[in-house]
Amino acid sequence: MGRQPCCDKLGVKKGPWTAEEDKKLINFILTNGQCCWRAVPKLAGLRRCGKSCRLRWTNYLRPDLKRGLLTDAEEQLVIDLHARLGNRWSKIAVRLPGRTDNEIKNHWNTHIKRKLLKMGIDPVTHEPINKQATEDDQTPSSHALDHQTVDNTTNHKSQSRQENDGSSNSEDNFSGSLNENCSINDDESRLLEGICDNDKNLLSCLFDDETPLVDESWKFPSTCGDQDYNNMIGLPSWDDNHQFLMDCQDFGVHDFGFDCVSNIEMNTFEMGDKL
DNA sequence: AAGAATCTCAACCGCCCCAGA
DNA sequence: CTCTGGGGCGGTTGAGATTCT
Repeated sequence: MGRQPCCDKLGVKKGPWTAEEDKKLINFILTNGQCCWRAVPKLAGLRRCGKSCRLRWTNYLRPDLKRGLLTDAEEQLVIDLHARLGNRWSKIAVRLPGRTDNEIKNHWNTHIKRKLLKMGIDPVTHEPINKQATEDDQTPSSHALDHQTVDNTTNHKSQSRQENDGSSNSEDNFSGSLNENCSINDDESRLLEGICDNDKNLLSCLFDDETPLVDESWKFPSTCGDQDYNNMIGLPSWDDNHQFLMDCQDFGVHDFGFDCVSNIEMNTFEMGDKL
């Protein structure tokens, strides 16, 4: 039952990407932009699944990615967003320029979760663990009731999975939960204070699905000054990104002879003007 | 120094959504 | 309206790195 695999499994390589494969993928994307991912492996000469290519690109090779651990500010934002959105990592990632959903998810699972537990906060409900236990005894379904009343407009699958991930707190109880979160305890409160202060802006920003995604900034065939836009939102300009690729700080330019980039750069970085 | 335990994070898997035929 | 395929998402895994004993 179910659908066919996303690609022909035969002859499809799995596992860590090699520098050579990275190079091929980068070359292809820089030259052609993002097109049908399913076709990318063939066109790029990769023995990989299209999905794998997309993942590799979005999570690792994208030039606008920030590297390194999340800053304290970013971490706080993640906590706050998670309190509102639950495990909707992609939505959360949209609000953190240069960070991927995968990265945030990993950071959550490895760092933040533990931190919150240490602070006595349930990482799922963002409630103090003691308080939660008491409430559960008294009114087991009080949370569910709170959230049933509000937003039924979003049909995101994570909502249907709420019983699984326990993220009953989503945008539903936005304004309400915020203050509650702010009063979780002194530390948490202080940390979230800044965010709380900007609640209204954040609210409108967070759940306005029409809000342009930050990711838009790195789409290659940019028709406008992406440099200006990136500057505006605090991302490196495309020139910087280009430099990033040239530097290849993370995927060993020298390993795979990135001279080729100089060939494609003229094509690629003029694409913005043409397209 | 070496083996065990733990941590980190890139990558995969399977499911769902949605656009287009 | 139904079906199909592509893209995207969240959960999970496992190899390598790091820390501990």
